[in-house]
Amino acid sequence: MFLSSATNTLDAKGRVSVPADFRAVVAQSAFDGIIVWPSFDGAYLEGGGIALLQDYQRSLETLDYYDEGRIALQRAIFAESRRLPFDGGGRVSLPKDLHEYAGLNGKITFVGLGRRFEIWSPAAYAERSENVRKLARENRHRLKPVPRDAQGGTL
Amino acid sequence: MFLSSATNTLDAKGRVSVPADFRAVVAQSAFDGIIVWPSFDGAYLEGGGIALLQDYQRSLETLDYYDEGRIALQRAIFAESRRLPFDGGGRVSLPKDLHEYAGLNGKITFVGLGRRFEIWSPAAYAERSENVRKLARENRHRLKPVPRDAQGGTL
DNA sequence: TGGGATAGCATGGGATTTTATGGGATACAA
DNA sequence: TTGTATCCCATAAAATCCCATGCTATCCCA
Repeated sequence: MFLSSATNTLDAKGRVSVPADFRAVVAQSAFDGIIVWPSFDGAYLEGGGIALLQDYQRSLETLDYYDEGRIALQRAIFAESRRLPFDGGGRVSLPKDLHEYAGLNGKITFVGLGRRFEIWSPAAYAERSENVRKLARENRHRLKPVPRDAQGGTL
Repeated sequence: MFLSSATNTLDAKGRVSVPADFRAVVAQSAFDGIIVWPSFDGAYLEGGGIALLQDYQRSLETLDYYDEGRIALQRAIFAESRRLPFDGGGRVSLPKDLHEYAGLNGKITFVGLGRRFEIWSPAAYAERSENVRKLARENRHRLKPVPRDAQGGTL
């Protein structure tokens, strides 16, 4: 489970350390690294382990082959995603077009959100999450107990 | 189940013993430690075992992906939480920003609340709990019998 | 029931390991 | 060759491990 946030530095070679906790999440999975793609919801990146993409795949396979949504999501996620392997020090090289998409320079923030994570420029994330606690307080009643055997959605 | 309260000392390295009773609650779960995050309801911390976060995740997955409340709660809980593993003596290191958020120094109070717990500065907790009994008395009718086979709540 | 033995707990501090990060060397591609 | 990507090693700071200690609670047996 991806938890907590951390801000690391993007070096001159375009490398950045993935937080050790995040690395632990994807350890012993089929691919020793992370998968990252540009969010279709804003100027930031989304990512996860290979298992997340496999879950997405399973979810999309419940839709018709030519379902418009299926195709759109496949294009936005599968086609745009990059496989970023860890180097010996637990870093990944973030391709230049992804830097640019998310407006990253110097520092980048990893944000753990459970089954996936996001990558933000620290300033943009600070702005976006300015009122989180207030909003969370207002929405706390939405966090309802769920029966143990109910299946949660994948996406 | 997290029960009772205990006050332990925060040492120079930022470590604090988690009450043995609390450790027993999370023993034999996937992660040997606790998860802690700043409460969105006041200057204290909330925490629980990994199972609690998994319950929260299941609950959030019943909401729409772009639901404002879902996003706020995800950011306020998942992105803000820290995974704190036990050391050999059953202690955790509490990150500095969490100390500061909860105004902790020297002594800290663990408060068991069933499925989760809270972490308070002893003084703040004493103040907060001044009229717990009164509030509880006013809410006594909320404590209703539940059939044995009904699924337990998340909170 | 008393009281000594034992085990578990909270705590301190030194030693060791991990982490994040920089930079050179090496392989690969255009 | 020249640029690009990957691998490897070095390092300082931080986190973690490990052992020791006093205290408390529990156990056990006379």
